[in-house]
Amino acid sequence: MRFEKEIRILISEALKSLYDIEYSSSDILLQETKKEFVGDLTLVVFPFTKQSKKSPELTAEAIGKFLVGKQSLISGFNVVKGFLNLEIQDKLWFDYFKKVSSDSSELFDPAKAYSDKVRSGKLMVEYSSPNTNKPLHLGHVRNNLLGYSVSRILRAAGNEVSMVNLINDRGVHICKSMLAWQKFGNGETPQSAKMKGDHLVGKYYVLFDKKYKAQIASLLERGLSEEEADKQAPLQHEVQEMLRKWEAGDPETIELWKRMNSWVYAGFEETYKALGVEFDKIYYESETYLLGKEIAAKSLEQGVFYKKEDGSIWIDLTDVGLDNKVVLRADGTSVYITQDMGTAQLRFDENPGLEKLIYVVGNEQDYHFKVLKEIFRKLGRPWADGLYHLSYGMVDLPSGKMKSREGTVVDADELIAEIVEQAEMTTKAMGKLDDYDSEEARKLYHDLGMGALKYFILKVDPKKRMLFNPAESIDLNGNTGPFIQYTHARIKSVLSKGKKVLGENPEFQDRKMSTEEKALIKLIYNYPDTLQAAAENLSPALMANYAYDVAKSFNHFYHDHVIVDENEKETSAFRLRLSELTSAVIKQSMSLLGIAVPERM
RNA sequence: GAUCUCGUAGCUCAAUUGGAUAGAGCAACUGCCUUCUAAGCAGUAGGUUGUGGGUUCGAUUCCCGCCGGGAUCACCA
Repeated sequence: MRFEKEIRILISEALKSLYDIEYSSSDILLQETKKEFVGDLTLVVFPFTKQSKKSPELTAEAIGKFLVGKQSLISGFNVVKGFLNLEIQDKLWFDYFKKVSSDSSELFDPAKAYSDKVRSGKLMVEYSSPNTNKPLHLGHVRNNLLGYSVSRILRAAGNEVSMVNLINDRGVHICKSMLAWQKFGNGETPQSAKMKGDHLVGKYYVLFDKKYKAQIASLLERGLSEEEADKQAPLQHEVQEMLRKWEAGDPETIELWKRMNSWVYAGFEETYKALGVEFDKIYYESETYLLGKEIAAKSLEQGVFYKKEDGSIWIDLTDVGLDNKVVLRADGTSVYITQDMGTAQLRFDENPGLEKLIYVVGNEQDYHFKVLKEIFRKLGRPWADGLYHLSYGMVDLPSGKMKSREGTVVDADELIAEIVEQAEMTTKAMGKLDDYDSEEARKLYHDLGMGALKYFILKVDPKKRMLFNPAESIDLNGNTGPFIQYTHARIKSVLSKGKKVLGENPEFQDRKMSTEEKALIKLIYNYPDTLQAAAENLSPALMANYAYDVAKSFNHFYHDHVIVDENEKETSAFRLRLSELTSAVIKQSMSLLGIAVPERM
């Protein structure tokens, strides 16, 4: 049941009959009436005044009269300047409420919630995509939370979505940590070092850089130029040699590689678990980096690519405002984009009917993905336009940019531990729990800490660069995850009191709604539209802000109304049902953000 | 140098994709717990939307210039 659709049809009838204007109902723009004015939906009439040849006020007046006279849908209207504010019959709001409260699938099942049939598209979301040479940091956290949430939102909106990860597990940077461990590690393992595997490997990556710099420094002292020093440093040679061995499949090197990578995966696994993200399939770059060469070779014949004298293969993208781009080196080896060409082809081959491949990758790679898409356009792949780069902004710190060299990177594991600890301290200070060390309490601390972190990150429009202030992220008041979680727990508490006083599912009749009650019903009614907007824009932020609005609106209602009153059973029954539905909407919205809401806190 | 992108209250973010008097939270100040969870609610204060033009009934939103931040432009990934 969507009121807007019917009203649009009525308005287009009004335009036709009053002014003989042909206006398709789907083009009519209806917006929610601002709360300073009376009404539910507002039509902006300026666009019609040219043809109506009347003032905006008179035009609005005439359309309003037409609508009220026409049907029982609109009960009244008022005109402010060129804005026609329409009031929908209270009974219809109430009927809607009764319908969704008796069966919440009317709200959450996309097939039922939308009047138009939703199509079930087959989509793939690639996110996370870490390197195996260092642990995850704050930038990865935004990536993971976004990728997971976007996937959940797309699923909830009726799409078939597979979440995939592409792990960058090979290359010279991986060899650096391997070499450092081999030379200086003395057989250290995560067990012996009592360290998460990804952190241990990261330690050797940093160590490599340190030793390497030391070599350069001493070479410079001996009077070499920077360029020469760079070339002559022994570690540089050794690491190149290791990469050659790896590519040649040298058993010892491969074994070391496998061993250290397995440490990293165990570490990542833990972090992923804490973040609550998951994947349907994991791709490894070591298995995909050779893909794409074939595409380059074949398309040479097609004439899309061209070969330079030195044997390297290029594509000319200057006609679409991009540059010439290498897709295969002169020695026949792949560059970064060759591999992405291969994996994209592979994924569309493996998944017939795949409509969209969404890459959750930071906006520093905008150019790369423009090129990738353009290459496939030129190759004439029908799915080329289905490649979509969900380009999110960088995360800044109050101290500025995160720079690994300056050690200002915020480590994901440390961040999680700190924020959960903070939640524990605050919860204990509140003194509302019975047992602070139970498993349930531990889970609560985790859910609250992660709720704060996730909400803080996801409430910001993905496209925008954001500032991560650690002090504010653990804030629990105001526009925060814990505020919404608190509201949910509060509702649950009221519901259990209601059950004691009124029993299960008490009956209620049609009644006059207060403005706060109606405001809540209208917000609930907005859930499907919000979800759809979040899915279309790939924006969890819309869902986050919606959840906040609902929680805020409920608290307002809660403050002004007694929900459970033994002497007012009818009223209580209605308000309990409204509260219950509100909690369901909050829970569902938050779960799309990957945030759990507690029953008590 | 070229291309892209961002600039909204002291701070962090919104603004239904061109609509009404630009909204929230934090920080500051003031009230409200004998009641269903005060991690709450209500109020005060805070704005020339970087800047100058243009487009139109109407611009934070679209176009152009300028100022300021950021990113990219590798036979790195």
